[in-house]
Amino acid sequence: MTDVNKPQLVTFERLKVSCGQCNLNELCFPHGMNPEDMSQLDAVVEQRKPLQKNDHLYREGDASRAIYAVRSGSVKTLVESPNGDEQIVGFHLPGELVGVDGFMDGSHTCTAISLETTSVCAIPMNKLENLCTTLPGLQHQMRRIMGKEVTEEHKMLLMLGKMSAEEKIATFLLSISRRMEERHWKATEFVLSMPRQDIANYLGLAVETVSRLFAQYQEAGIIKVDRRRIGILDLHRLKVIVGESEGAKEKKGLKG
Amino acid sequence: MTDVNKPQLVTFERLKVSCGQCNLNELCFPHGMNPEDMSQLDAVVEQRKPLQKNDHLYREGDASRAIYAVRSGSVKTLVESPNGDEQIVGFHLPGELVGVDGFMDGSHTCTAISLETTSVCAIPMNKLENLCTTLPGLQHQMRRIMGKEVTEEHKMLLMLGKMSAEEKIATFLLSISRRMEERHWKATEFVLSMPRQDIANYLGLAVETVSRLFAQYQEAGIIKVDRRRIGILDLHRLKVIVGESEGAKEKKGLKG
DNA sequence: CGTTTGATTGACCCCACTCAAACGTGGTGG
DNA sequence: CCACCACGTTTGAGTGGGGTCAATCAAACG
Repeated sequence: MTDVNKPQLVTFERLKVSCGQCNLNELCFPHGMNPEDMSQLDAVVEQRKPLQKNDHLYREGDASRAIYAVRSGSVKTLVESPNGDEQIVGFHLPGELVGVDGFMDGSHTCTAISLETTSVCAIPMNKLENLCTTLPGLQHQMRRIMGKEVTEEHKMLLMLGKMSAEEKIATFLLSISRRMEERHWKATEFVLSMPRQDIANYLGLAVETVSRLFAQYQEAGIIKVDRRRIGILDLHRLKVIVGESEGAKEKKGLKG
Repeated sequence: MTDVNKPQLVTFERLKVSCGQCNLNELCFPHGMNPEDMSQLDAVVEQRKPLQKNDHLYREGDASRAIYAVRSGSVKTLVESPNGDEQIVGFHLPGELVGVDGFMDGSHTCTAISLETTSVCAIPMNKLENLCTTLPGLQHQMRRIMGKEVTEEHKMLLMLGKMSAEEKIATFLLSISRRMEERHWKATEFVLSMPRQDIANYLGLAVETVSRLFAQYQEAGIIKVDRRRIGILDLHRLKVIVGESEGAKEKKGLKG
């Protein structure tokens, strides 16, 4: 997830890669669109100069000028509370979209920050709107994407509202693992691009709790942890913990 | 919120009310649309026979045939976890939309249940899609609505992830109060349509905690509680608790 | 190398959950 | 009309999961 970024040393005048050739297109925006429509989409997609670690893609309150597809690297999105602290609402891997917040009134309602060197494609809002009126396929695609966003946030509400710390960590690891697999990367061995602090924030836990649970899971032989490098040794046990795997309906801790 | 429902004793053959005449239209779907577009929307909106308390509007997994606007009454939406328990993800008042989950793959990803006798307008998905291709205004409206959905869920993530029980309850009361005001109902005196159990579930708390905090806030003279009837006596104090009101940036409990 | 930042580990404690019991309130039927 | 039951709500007592505080450790960096 992190060392996948080849250093971007080329000049950015014409590094344009068409969506049709992009190896992420099966995950990304144009997924399922026909070739003619896709070429029209190509025409409006803008390549951006890469973001450095901790750069802001946009801030809460910024005018919503485009939606973005992560090409390489990763991005976190977060919202701020009136009294100052912040909640990370998502981590975004290559092929995933950022910026659908801001559809409401034209300004972003959350902040997007790169976790590492990251490059994105930008689809300008005005051009996207025009294109949607002429391409019903794209319009449908938009709905699909936003529906997915809503559905995923529902899952996250469930996690924050109802899960124990153990379940949260297991859910998080499974989520990353699945998304690694979608990208045809190793599902059981990956490098987290975010610090423990961000994982904790995202899951509604204290850093220390994340650290302790990683240690416990390692102790139990479920995962192997080396700093940010994670190896999943027993996917099944993780699934049992979150309740996905039948065979142990009763709630069980680590010493199962 | 509950006793606003006049008993629906008419027959439902032709109780059709056009969106233009609906007193909720400033809150609902057609908000901001021009009259011609609205009449076209009118043509596809279906009135439904009212739901009784605890009726399902739709269930997780159901084909997504329409999106719904609450006309009177109220609806809760919830998602289920693999291990059985459920998380309420939203309460929906008159003028609010339900059913945008299910845009992803055509089937609903959460369940919608009426909290009381409730009537809804249904906009069939297929007709909505057609209409969107011909009315750019409607299309824009759709985006606005989904953007709002995303933004509101972000706020809820913040609540579940970062707030104390006190803050959650205060946030909940303020949210209801604001929405009452939007509807030109009394913002400081209302009847909750949901049981304590549902409030607790929604906020990620135990019923007992909700009960105790209501009692504490009453004790402190912030609210008046009579079963489900709530009176807000000190809106300002509530805002201070959630950190909205400047003047007391330092965190403070009830005995401020 | 010293410094800084992130991660880990231990000790302690508190907020909110659990368990349990009592209390209306509304509905039902005798 | 009252007795009864069922359900939602309240209240109290006790506990534990996860937070806080603080110290240590490891890697990265200038």
